[in-house]
Amino acid sequence: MRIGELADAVGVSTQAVRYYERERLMPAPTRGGNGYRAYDDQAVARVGFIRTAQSAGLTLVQIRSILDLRDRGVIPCDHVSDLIDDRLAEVRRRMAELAALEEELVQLRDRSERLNPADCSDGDICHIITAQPQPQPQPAVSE
Amino acid sequence: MRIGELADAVGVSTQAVRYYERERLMPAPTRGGNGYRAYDDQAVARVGFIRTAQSAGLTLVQIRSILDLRDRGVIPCDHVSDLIDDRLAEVRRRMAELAALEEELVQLRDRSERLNPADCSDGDICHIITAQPQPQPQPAVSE
DNA sequence: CTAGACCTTGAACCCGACTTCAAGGTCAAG
DNA sequence: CTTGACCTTGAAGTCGGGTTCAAGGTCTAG
Repeated sequence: MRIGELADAVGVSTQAVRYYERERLMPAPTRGGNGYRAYDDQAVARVGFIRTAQSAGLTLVQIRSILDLRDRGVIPCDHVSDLIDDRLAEVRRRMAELAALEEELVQLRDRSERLNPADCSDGDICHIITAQPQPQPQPAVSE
Repeated sequence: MRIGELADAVGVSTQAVRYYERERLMPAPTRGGNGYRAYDDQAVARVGFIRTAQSAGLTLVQIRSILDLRDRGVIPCDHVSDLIDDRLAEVRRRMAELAALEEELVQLRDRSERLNPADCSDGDICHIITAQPQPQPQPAVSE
C-alpha cells in the first residue's frame, strides 16, 4: 500500500502521514524499489489509532508516549487511563471557564439591549464594554 | 506618562503595549525629547478597553474593528453588540463540543476500568482507545 | 562617574498540527 | 512520447498574541 492509499483509507492527508513519521508516531516504513513508502494493514490501524486518540483530545506528544510503550512491548493501558483522566479534568476546567464567559457575555448582551447607543459618550470607547478594575492581570480567556 | 507607567496602570507588559501599537490598536503616541513614548489617561482607558474586550473572548482584530469605528467618530455599539452575539454563539458551540467530548472521555474511562489490561492484545495498540470507522475526516477537537 | 532602571528598535522565537511551496523522480494510460 | 497522477525531499508558512533577544540610548541617585 502506498502512502496515498493509506491516507485515503484513514481519511488523512499524505502530508499528515509523513508528518507523523517525522514526529516518530509512525515508524519508518519499508520502501519499494522506486523509493516509495510501502505500508501494511498495521499502519492503517496505527494511523487510525492516532486519529481516534486525537479526537479524544490527546496531543501528538501524548499519543506518541502511548505508542512508544506499545513498541517497547509494554501494555500502555494504565498510561492511557491516566492520560484520559488528565484530559477529562482539563475538559471540565475548560467547560467551567466557558460557562463563566458565557454568563459574562449574556450580561454584556443584556446591557447592550438596555443601553441606548446615543448615550455612548465620547469619553469611553463603548459603554457596553467598560474597563474593569484590574485586580490580577487577566490574560483573557483563550480558545 | 511613560510606557512602563501605562503598562503598570493597566497590568500589561510594555512589550504588549508596543505590540498593540504595531497592530494599530493603539495610535502612535507623541514622543518626548528623548524619543520616549508619552501617554495620557485616554491611553490607559484604551488599553483597559482592549484587555476587557479580550477577556470577553474578542480577538485583537475584532477589537481593532471596534476602535477603528470609534476613531472615525462612529458609535460602535451596534457592531460591539454583533460581535458579542457572535462570540456567544461560538462559546455555546464550543461548550456543546466539549460536552460531547466529556461524554466520550467518561465512556473511555469507564471502559478502562472494566477492561483488564492483560486482555489488551498485541493486535491493537490499546483496547481502551480503538480505531473508529472514519465517516468524515474528523480533525480532532482542538482547544 | 557609575550603577541600574528605564527607554529605543528590529528580528527572532514560542505553541501545535499541520499545510504549502519548490523542485524534482516514477509510472500507467493513450 | 507526452500527459497527468502519483511519489520524493527539505524548507518555509499558517494561526494569535504575544515574549525573548540583541544591541544600543537616557536618566537619576549616590
